Amino acid sequence: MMILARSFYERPTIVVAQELLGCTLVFQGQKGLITETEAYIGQDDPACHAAKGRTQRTDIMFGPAGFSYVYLIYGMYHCLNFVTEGADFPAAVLIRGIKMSKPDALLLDGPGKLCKALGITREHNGWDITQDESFSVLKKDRAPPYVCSPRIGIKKGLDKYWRFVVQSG
DNA sequence: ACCCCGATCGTA
DNA sequence: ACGATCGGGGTT
Repeated sequence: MMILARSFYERPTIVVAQELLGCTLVFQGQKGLITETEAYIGQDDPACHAAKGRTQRTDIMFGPAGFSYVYLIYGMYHCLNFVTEGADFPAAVLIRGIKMSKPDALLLDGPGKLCKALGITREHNGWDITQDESFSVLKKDRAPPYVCSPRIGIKKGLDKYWRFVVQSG
């Protein structure tokens, strides 16, 4: 039960996204190994919500690292992110997939699916994920091999290979 | 006040 | 290939 500290998140977003692979996402007693992440990096990244500046929704990304950023997408689903880097540099890592170990190795592939399964909503936006194990990420035992690709579901920023997926599930 | 569109997903 | 569904953010 080694909770990842704020210093883990206060680093380049690409590094955080890569190193989150294989770590354990914990949310209210539920646990899953992180299998897929994406990096969204600053106001120069056209796919980042903060590209158009600081707004009410993106406010959390302009704050310190180690906080959750949860937003509603397509009027139906929620996406879970973790804020990275320093204050006033808006960046975050999207959690796109986890593998549950508890009942039957359920694979939750998709940011909307995993939030629905875990019960994560906008209510959980802006939470400090470095203090309480009920909402946190635990250190990994081993770094799994992974591949890179363009990010999913975006129309801008497709030249950046900022999606990271653990190999073979 | 109005309009467009989105870091998705299940169904056809 | 497409519709569901709604809030954010820009525009009038």
